[in-house]
Amino acid sequence: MISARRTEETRVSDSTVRRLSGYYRVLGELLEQGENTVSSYQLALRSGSTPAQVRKDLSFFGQFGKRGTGYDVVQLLAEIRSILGLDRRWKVCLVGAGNLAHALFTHKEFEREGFVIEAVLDNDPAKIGQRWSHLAVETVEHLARVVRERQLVIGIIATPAAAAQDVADHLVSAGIQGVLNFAPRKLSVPPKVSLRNVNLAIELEGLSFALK
Amino acid sequence: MISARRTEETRVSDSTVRRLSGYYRVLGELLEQGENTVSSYQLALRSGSTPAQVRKDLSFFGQFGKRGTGYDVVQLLAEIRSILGLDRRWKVCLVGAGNLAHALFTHKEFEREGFVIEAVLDNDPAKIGQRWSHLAVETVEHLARVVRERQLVIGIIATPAAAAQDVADHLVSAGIQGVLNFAPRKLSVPPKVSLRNVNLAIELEGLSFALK
DNA sequence: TGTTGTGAAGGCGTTCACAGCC
DNA sequence: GGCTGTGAACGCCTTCACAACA
Repeated sequence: MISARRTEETRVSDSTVRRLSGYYRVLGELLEQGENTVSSYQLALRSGSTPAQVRKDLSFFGQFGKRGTGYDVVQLLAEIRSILGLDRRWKVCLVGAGNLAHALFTHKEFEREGFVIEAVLDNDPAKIGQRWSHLAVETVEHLARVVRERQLVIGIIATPAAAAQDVADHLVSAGIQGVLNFAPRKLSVPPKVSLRNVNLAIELEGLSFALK
Repeated sequence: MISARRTEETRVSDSTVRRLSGYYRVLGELLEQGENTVSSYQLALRSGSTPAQVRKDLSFFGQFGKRGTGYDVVQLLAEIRSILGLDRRWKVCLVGAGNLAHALFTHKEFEREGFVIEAVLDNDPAKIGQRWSHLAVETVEHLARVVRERQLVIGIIATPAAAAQDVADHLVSAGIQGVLNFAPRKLSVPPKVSLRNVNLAIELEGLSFALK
């Protein structure tokens, strides 16, 4: 396998990374279907992109295809897995133990991709101590210690909006490297910490706007 | 209140609509805090945008500010509510009755903004008949009829990936106008149907990429 | 022939900068 | 003086188009 490494200092856009996730998913399906090779055209068709876009996206990371043939499914899958960092384990801290957190916790896909939730915390006494599978819900007062001691690198914030920035501050000071925020509030984190936001209301509002 | 209506045929970008949602949230907070006016600078600071961007975004829909003063909080809130279509009720159909669907169902924010879930459907006999608040989970076999009879306009797909396209097809043929898809699969819908995707795995993969 | 890889062109969203107005 | 509204400049992402090559 050719090492998937950027040779240039070109900044890869967020859109490109998101599309890589899409290609990754399609390649998994193609593998299950027993396909050996795939063209940029097919990959585009099944992932909702365009052939040129597929080739351009991949070109940021190397030359993975064969002219006249296309891409080897197994090889490209491995390349993208490596590019996206899915070939390792990511220790995750889940803050908030509400319905959304529980849905995320029970979601099998994450664990399959290497995202392993190793702590669940909340500030509700009624929830603290609850067993969630092999974990017990802990008090959010222990957040910083838990993150440090278990060396958790990604924090998922699934708390009410009012608590989100405070939680983020504690995560950051404890050394968290990435934050996935579900609270509908703009968070401030230092530039070295990666931040992604998922705001369900924004998506519904986007639909509402389009339907008007 | 000046009517919020686009005078030009300029296509408003998706980014602009998403930012409007952010401004909307900040304005709500400002209102609670008793602020009467707000400048593009403050709005940008609190929503994670830039002053020029705020003004440009708003300019697509009208002229809502006063030079030298800024924007009236109450008025701008009403304008954006109208622009985003949050001044009406949207009847929503929730397909899939798993943990994620339940989290969405119990989320109070949606109802507050006018998104009212009026049907929950699943194909699991063990779930059909379950009471979810004032609703009962119905069989997905009745999907088309339910959408038509209750005149539901937005469908939320919270099913496994394998079922998603089939559900989307039924929703579309029953006359649904917008789809919010949580299944990790690219959906095909006719151009007249609005489609938004929320893919939690993509967000985690984006973090993973950034942390590598 | 078929398909990739990629420089160049194109298009679109963001930022600038300033005229206009309160 | 302060802040908005907006045409113009800018920069980035996407698309094109074709040379390279299996």
